[in-house]
Amino acid sequence: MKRRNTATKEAVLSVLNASGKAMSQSAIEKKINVDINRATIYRVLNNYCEDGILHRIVADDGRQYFAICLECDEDRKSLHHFHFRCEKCETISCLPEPVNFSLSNDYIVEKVNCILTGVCKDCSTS
Amino acid sequence: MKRRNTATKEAVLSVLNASGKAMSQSAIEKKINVDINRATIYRVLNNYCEDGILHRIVADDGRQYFAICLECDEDRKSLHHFHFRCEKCETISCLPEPVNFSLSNDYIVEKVNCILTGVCKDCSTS
DNA sequence: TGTATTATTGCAAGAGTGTCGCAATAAATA
DNA sequence: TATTTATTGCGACACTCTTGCAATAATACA
Repeated sequence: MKRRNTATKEAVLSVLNASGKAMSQSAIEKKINVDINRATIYRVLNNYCEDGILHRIVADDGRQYFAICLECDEDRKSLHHFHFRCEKCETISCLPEPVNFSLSNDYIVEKVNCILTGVCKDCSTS
Repeated sequence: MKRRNTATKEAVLSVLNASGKAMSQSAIEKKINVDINRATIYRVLNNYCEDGILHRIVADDGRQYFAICLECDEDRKSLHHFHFRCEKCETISCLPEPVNFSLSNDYIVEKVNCILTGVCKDCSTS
């Protein structure tokens, strides 16, 4: 399925770009200046994930967060990395720290989701 | 609020005991032989968490899993380890694999949540 | 430029998880 | 046995996320 450029998609991506962090659908909807349907935002986000442009993070509040992961675009080889959820500023950011593990071959690993929670450097130093 | 012993509570706890893993409400409901209301199971699980008998884990499917976490009560408390969520048997188990990361001192890490998802060795080998 | 193709969108509805209020039930205690 | 009140089932709700369908619009091509 070929993708088409639309104002909606650009708006979603620019909001995420501006924030530099992972955002939920509702957070994106609030930040966006245009009126976009909820379902559409989810579809756009899911498509971006499929295309490898966004990452999906499920936080310990059970909700999905989406982020442009610059660190990963450089390598392009889907290197798993840690995420940091700051309880003070309520954001999730990508860490350069890679996730390493070795597991018995009996396990089939399909997804990796590593989240550190606490206070981020911006909040702890101020 | 004083707790009372009921068949429902015992059934929930015995299912969790038998599995030795973290289970969701729906998984518990399926495994239980008696017919118990959904809301009741949630209330029982939440009470157990309050009383410090169960742990609550939010997995990367956004759902809550509950477990009697014996390892955590002992000396393994400080040691962070990976969890594995099996999409086939709907359980989460603790892996011996430790979680390693080094982060700038500016970050204050309070919680570590690392979940690998896929098919566990019990399900993949059978 | 005009037309055809089909990706995208909005809307409504649905599925799944988790919670809550209320009345009925039943465990613990006196 | 009678009383107290924790527990339960039921229904309804809130929330997140998805899906089917028809309308719209971005792209390709004549």
